[in-house]
Amino acid sequence: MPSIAPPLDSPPWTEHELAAWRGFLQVHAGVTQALDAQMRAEHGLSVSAYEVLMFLDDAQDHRLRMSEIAGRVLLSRSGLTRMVDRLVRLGYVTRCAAESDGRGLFAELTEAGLEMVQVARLTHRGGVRRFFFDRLNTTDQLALGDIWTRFLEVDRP
Amino acid sequence: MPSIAPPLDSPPWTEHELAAWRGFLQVHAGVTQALDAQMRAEHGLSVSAYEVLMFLDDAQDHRLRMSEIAGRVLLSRSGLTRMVDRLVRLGYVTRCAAESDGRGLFAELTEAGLEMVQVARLTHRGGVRRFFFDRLNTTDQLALGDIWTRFLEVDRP
DNA sequence: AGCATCTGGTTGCATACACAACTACATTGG
DNA sequence: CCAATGTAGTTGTGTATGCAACCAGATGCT
Repeated sequence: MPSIAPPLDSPPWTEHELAAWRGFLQVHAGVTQALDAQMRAEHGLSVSAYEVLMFLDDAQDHRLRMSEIAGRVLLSRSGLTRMVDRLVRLGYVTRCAAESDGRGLFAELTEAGLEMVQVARLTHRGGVRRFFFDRLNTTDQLALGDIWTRFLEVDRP
Repeated sequence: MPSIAPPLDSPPWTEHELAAWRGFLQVHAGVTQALDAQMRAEHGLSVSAYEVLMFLDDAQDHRLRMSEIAGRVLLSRSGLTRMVDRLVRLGYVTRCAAESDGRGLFAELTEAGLEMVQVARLTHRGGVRRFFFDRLNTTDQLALGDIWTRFLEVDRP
């Protein structure tokens, strides 16, 4: 994060800048909202909750340290604690102590969680396809992937 | 919003699809977070609050009906009520009745609100430039504007 | 060993938001 | 003209989230 500089000059946007920025915000809002509504309607899960289950599913033995998850999902540590609370209450996840580190906790998928994440994954994929990719032609998809990759490259040293 | 279809088939993502989607989410999260932090640090305003002030500033006589604002900002009507409450408490906005419609209310910028929005606008512009545009070359900016415009065209008949 | 410090995770508190119910005014149809 | 219905905005309630304070276990320094 760059340090805060004084707003010396800030010329108004050009036409295409406005389209690039406002469009970005609008598309994001629309797609994430549609996706979230669909996930809630079909599985009673927020996208955040789904992502936690998904990362667990992808992990070795379907288990991850709390801090590992928090790093991947866009969620603070306290937020993750409560999210996992909810998933435990729903029966999709259990907590278990890490044998090597007395402080650490694993979150681990239950049988029910495993089944849930498998169907939810299909819904989620379908949603992203319908709400996002189906509105982009192949050229646009390639261009976007390329643009974001270069955009984010700056952050990782 | 299209009706919910059964997730018949949902093939996993290709490499570039993943980059286009994940990158989109990551860039959005990063930019909006940086922007929000900057606006809070320099003016004590969330980006949502700033946007309300900005729309008022742009409007005729610096006043708008509540529902007008709610439509432009991404905020529910109740959310807007409380946001305007806050702005009134901060002294940037006043409420006044609409003469033609006994139900309606206008939110109107105060002198202080006018001054605030003028400096906040510079900060915001600078932030969007620094956190977003400075990381995109001109070609990318044009491409993005074009992509979003076509993406959103479907929605408006 | 023993104290200071660090790290992983949870809890208390405050904030921000949406949905649904509600109030007050407007509009429309008989 | 007045009842039914519609519309603008607010309030009650619940949920999601972050920050800061906290606890417990680990690590490091002397």
